[in-house]
Amino acid sequence: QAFTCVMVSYSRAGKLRNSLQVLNMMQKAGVEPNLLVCNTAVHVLVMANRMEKALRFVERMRLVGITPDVVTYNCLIKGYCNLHRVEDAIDLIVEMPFKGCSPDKVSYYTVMGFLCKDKRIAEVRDLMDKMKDGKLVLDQVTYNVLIHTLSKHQHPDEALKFLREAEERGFQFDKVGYSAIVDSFCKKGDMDRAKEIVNEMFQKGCIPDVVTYTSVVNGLCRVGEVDQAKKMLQQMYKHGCKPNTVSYTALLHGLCRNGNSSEAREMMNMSEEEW
RNA sequence: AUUCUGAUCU
Repeated sequence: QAFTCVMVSYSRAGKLRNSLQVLNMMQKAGVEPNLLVCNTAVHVLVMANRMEKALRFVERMRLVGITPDVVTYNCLIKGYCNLHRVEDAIDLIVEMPFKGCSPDKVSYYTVMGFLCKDKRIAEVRDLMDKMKDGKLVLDQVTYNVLIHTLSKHQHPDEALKFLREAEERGFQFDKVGYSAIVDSFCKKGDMDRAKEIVNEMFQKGCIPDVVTYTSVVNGLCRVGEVDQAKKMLQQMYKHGCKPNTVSYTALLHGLCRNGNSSEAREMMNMSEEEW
């Protein structure tokens, strides 16, 4: 649908009013709005944090005979989360079946992701139980959401707990999942734990790559161990992993931050081979 | 672009 494309484009550009004008245009052109267009409108309102308008819009949908579906509700759930109204989001999930629409995995992922930002693990657990009650299976994506959101918000210990739990249940994680946790420990300055995870990766045949190493280089720089960071870059080589621009930038930044900008300058003038 | 998918600087 061309109309929804235009609406989303305006929305992305921050032009809510123009986006909604598309609805008026459609009306004038005699085009009946369908579920897709309505959901897009809800999405656009939610993205602009106009939650009350979004809720009223959904009521109007019902009045004109367009029944909201799970996508409609998931938009509202996201809207509540964006406004830190997680309780309202959970209430909506609970009420959905009574409105004739069962929540799906996305409904749960959305709320669990927001809970993870604030390390509200007990509530995440509650939702996991609710998911199971709703006959939804906890899958790899569930755990990925938890692990990545927790890692990104500096809660590596909790992320690691979920990873262990998932592994016990037979799920497998690749270097991306592990690297997210490594990076999280690095950002917190807990380099010992970060290195432990890297070692574990080797044991599990999950070989760290340039992204993993660069996280460690950056972490070492942040705690002032620039010499160690330099050694880490050389170890990358030994493990057959070539540092890239991002790796070098991390080290250069570390050198500068630790008052060694002259060495950084020298490094930049050297070729990769002589370094 | 209704949900997950890792690094530096910006």
